[in-house]
Amino acid sequence: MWGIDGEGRRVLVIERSFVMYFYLVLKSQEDPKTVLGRIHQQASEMPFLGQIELTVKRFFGREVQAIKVSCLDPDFVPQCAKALSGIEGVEKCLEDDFRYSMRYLIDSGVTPCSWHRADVEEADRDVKAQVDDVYIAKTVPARMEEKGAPPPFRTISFFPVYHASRGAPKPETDPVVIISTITNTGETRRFKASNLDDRSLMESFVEYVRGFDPDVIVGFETNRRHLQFLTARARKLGLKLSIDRVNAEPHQSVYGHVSITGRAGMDMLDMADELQEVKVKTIENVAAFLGVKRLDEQVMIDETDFASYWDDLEKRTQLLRYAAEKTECLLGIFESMFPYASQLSRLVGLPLDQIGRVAVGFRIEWYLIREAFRIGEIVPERVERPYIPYAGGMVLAPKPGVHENIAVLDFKSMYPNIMIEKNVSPDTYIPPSVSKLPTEVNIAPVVGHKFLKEPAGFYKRVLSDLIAFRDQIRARMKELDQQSSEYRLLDARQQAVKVITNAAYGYAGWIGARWFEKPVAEATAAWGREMIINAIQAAEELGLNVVYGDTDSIFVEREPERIETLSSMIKRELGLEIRPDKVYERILFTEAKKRYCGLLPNGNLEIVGLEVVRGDWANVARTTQERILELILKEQSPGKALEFVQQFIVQLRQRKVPYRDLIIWKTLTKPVAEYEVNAPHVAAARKLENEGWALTVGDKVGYIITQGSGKLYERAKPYMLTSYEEVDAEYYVANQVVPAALRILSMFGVREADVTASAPSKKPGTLAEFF
DNA sequence: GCCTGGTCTCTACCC
DNA sequence: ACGGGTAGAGACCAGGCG
Repeated sequence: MWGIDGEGRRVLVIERSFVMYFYLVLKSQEDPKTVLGRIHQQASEMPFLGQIELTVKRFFGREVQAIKVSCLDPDFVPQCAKALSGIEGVEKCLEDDFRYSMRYLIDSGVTPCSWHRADVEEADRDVKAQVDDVYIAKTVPARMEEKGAPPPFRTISFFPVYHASRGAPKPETDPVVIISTITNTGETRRFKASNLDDRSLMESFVEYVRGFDPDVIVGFETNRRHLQFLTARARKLGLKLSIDRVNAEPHQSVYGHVSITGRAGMDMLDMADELQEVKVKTIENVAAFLGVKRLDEQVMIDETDFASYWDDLEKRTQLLRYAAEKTECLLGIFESMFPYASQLSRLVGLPLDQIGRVAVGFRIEWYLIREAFRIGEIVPERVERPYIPYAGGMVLAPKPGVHENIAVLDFKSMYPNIMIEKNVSPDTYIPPSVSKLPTEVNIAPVVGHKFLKEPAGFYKRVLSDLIAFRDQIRARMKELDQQSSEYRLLDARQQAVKVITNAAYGYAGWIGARWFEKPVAEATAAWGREMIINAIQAAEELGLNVVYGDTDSIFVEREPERIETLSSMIKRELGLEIRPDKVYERILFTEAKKRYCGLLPNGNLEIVGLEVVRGDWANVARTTQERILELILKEQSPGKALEFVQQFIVQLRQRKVPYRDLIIWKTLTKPVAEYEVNAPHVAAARKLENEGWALTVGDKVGYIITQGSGKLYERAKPYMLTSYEEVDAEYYVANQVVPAALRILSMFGVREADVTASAPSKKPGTLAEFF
């Protein structure tokens, strides 16, 4: 275990006593002692086996007889498990697929990003590691709950620039010409190649990192790209990228993250996955969103131009400055996201350098695995299942038009609370074949699934604990100064708890989940639909007009007294809390579900689902629609909105809008070769591949529609391979700006011809006039 | 061969 | 590689028509 002690010394603590194990669950009708005898017999011929003992555990809530088999060499667990699982009387083999390090963390209770106390002794001198002290643990490290603040880390962020004359840089042929770094102690460095010779750059970069001895190495796209590239490039030069604490190289590890032994490699691109609002994940966009730094468009350089900037000595300075800006942004992004990342790591129990990379489903699963261990439940195996869809939440058709003074009532944590209230869990599920008294079970509406009322199921226990934990954190926060570091830490902690709580329902319906039981998710959703239907009915009986609703919310006229009555009725009769979440002074619905725009009391617009918030529309369409919504909802003037669009279209046709506002971004959701139809972004991706760029799933393709004939996809070109002269302005008028504008303006009787005409015949007036 | 309407593919959103 | 519900654009294709 790599850590920092109370005096700020970097330490390596070695645990030598922990022994790996797995379980053999016995068939219920077998005599456990007989099976144990058979296992002993078989085991005597096998190496590496340690203790073999009979034990009582729980599996899906039922008591089971199990044999715990210890295995002295962790690498032989799969082999031992396979050999013993075929023995007569053994039902199945479980928990044989854990990594040694995770098994240790779970069993010991050692948690990443937390303080622990351990009794230690000095280790032998033969351990080569770049730390102040190496110890052997004499006791299992015990978590210290009371000590919260993290130790002062040394952090470095870096950004590399490669030189490729064509397409994606390749370590075999293309040098790294710049590595820019900055540390949290304020040191900046720019390692430069000598023209195209990067040997001394590589050497001095490695030397510098080792000298600074960071605890955290921050980068962007490091897991998927830069660490592999730099490692391979160093090798090509006959060097070693030994930036870790054991004089080895960064290496590929679990969940596709790259491990730097003894340090935490943090890829801020992985962390940025959490930021749904950032549509195109670049360092600049993430930094701007987090309020870290706003880079001027003028200083930004596309990667396609890196080589030419390097080759031109005058432009090289700009490139160097730009690389330095990137590392500054990165350090700021890290500082902004670290509290959340570390609290998530601590809550889930996965190491800090893995937490950003690991999929949401697995985060929850590791949390559940820790909880299962705590209560003596054996963890189910991963099984492949067919995908069978089921019905989810209910969405109401909105009442189109503009409404004034609308309150949004939300069910508080609807799905988690249903799962608690109805004890919905894989271990409380009663299949149709099993008969129970109606008083013993909760029966889900419509779908009819049954769940035992008692005892409390696994999900109920876990979710109740999480909700109680969050309430407790928030109670402590109330006593603190909002600027204090403790407050910020607790805020990040409650955020992590919330995320895990809210994702439990999705996890329960995921066929890849170890604790999957389709009726669990299906019943939860069915109860959810019942709740909202009842809420709507109750609201209407109270004379509250319901204008919209989605899954766990209803939008009603704001009448505080009746809302108060409604909320206490729902609390009493449904057992769930519904509360006024927010108020819109004015809100606009079209006929579409999941798309609306509301004006908040603070004067801000909240835009939901519309083109403005979608990443796959050109900025010209998004910003135009946003302005229209402002003019309509704030100034209540569809007339001004129409005038604005007309003028904007004139500008667009005269090519007076920035080129970047014409780029359409779309994500590749599969390998380019696997697409069945010729979508524009796929055609643009093919062009990039022809230019030597390697594209993978998840990459964003930015394209421009150019003039010419034929299908649209034949006119889509990557934006960096296109010039403004080629742009088909009419496409952007007809297929971007006009549809986005009319989505709103058609509600006020505006038609396409009104928008595109430069001299309009008639204008709509005010909202009041219109209605 | 051209036009039309319906269906399918694809993406990104909401909660 | 967490769930289902939904909107919307554009490709694709069969069928009608001249």
